Amino acid sequence: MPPTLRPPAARPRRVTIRDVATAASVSTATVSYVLNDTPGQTITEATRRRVREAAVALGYSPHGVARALREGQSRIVLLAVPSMRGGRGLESFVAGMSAELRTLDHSLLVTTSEDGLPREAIQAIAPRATLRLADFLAESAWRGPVLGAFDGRLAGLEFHTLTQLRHLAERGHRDIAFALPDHPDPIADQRVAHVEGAATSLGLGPVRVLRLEMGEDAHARRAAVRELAEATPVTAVATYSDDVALGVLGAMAALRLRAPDDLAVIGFDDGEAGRVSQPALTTVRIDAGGFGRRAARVALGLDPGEWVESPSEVIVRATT
Amino acid sequence: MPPTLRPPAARPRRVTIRDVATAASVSTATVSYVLNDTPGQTITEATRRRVREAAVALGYSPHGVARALREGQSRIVLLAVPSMRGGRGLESFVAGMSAELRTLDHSLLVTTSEDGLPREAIQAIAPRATLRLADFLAESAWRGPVLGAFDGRLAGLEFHTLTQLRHLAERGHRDIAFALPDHPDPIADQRVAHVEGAATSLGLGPVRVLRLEMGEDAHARRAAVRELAEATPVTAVATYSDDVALGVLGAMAALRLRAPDDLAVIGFDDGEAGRVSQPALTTVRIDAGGFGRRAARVALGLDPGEWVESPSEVIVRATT
DNA sequence: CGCTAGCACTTAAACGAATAAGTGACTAGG
DNA sequence: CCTAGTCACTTATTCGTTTAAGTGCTAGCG
Repeated sequence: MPPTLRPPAARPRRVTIRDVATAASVSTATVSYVLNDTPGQTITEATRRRVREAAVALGYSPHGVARALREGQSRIVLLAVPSMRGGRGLESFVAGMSAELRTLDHSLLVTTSEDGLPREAIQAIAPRATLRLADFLAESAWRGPVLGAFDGRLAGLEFHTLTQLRHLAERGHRDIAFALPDHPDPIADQRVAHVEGAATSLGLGPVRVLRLEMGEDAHARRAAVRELAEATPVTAVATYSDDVALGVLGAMAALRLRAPDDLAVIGFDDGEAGRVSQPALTTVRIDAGGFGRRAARVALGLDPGEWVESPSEVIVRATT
Repeated sequence: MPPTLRPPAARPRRVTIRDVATAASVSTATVSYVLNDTPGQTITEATRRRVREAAVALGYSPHGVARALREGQSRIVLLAVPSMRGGRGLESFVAGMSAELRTLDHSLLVTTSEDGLPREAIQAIAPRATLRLADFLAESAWRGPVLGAFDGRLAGLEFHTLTQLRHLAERGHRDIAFALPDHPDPIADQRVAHVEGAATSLGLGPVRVLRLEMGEDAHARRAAVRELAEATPVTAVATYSDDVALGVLGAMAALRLRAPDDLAVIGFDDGEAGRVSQPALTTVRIDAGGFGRRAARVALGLDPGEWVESPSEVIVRATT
């Protein structure tokens, strides 16, 4: 049987603006004006009430598709993420963005797209705006006044990275490494740049960048970590993610090195694994909810609103 | 400044079916018939070519919103997931579903919704179908012939759970525990039921269910794991996720218990953390791509197609 | 008393596609 | 020679909203 689509099911009649108009004995235009609170329209309170009551009585809700056709775009913003494997940071970002959009009568939909814009989805729903996460992480929309270095203005990931390194600096570490996965990553270069910037502004020495093997080859990991711990002055390693941190810690355990004495380790984005493993991982918890809200407003072309305070904090556990 | 939406930007004129019709000197109906290969229409090959050439020359692509209004639903299927924190399983599921839908001229969009259907998104885009992940995991759509127990037909999670426990059974374990997070979870009960079913069909003893504290309280975890290892005949523990497995392993390390000798541990869904931590975690890798494809076809009301073979396998590492 | 202005609405035209129901021209059958 | 049928298209309607442009009525002003 060839995979042909069967014809769409017979349409269950839906409640339209016309039904509301009839019920309230007005025209559809009046209904639209009332329900949308269109400014500059003179409609008596009595009529307004009639319309509103008819609408709820019939259970009317506007047909987003028809509206989108008329308005040229749907009340949706599309977020393109590289993959569905998110952490706490992405989760809170999406939650915040979604909540803020709901407030503004829009909704958030997520799509995966490796690179480029999700053209098919855009064709399909004509979103009000499309945001690529990787782009946005470096976007000036994140900027706002912030305590610390960098002339007071920081992008999101920059800020979290500063949080991460500041903790290390406060513990007295001067020579640090930054470990990131060896597999390709859209924002790896950005992250490295942020780490180097943060290190400079905190007065640390040059950062050793370590691309850690994240496959089954534990030997390679061990060799890399041994080299780091024994042949360099590095005393602490900040990581791209909790997973990478766990890799460093795993190699250290095999080498009988202890955190934080032999090497301090701090993760990023507070996953479950780091919390429950042994030794418990120090990490930075990112509350991207505020950023998500900002992202929502920026996507709709609104004023981003107030800057959110302390969007990231260090969760101190056993490895620093 | 009150947060009012600014008026939609002046619409950049888009290429419509009318433009194509004009360019090809035919009516819009003809264009539609040609581009959609509508059956039962007699249109000469010459005309068809003219239309198609005009369409590509103008860069025409149909306006999904207009089409959705006319057809009553958009060519989109909506997947509602409880959170953006997915693992390999979700990632491959989404990838497979998305790919299959693309084949069928639809696209996949993801939304988060704690419980219930994502009503706002549905209103907004009138999706062809909406799938709640949690529902779908238990759905009969997953069913197909499969080697092993359960009269040859298994749902997806059932299948993966069987893979997980079979490995333990093959290693000679009879008394096992199943550890799951203590925080609420939409599919926890299902998982437990599947584990019990699998244990029965494999001839194992009754399964001890352990809800593991997944917060900062390492003592509680340790106490629970000590009890399990010392006061029960349990020799192996299967877990809800790699994260839970790492928690068990962490507690074991603190108690100086060794895997697999004191207690064997097998995770679920092969995350990065389990692969790189020490000892390296045995786990089950789920390739949900095939399930995603099936889901796509089921969502569109098509025949699910052939059953996919071996959608999950055990990655044997150091803990079993 | 004629005219304008405001009020409280209504009419009608989009938005872009899909498709049922035509419409001439030509062919074939009786 | 008349009619029915096919061919190759076209015309016109529909989906459900939003919104510019009316419309009839009353009040107020000069």
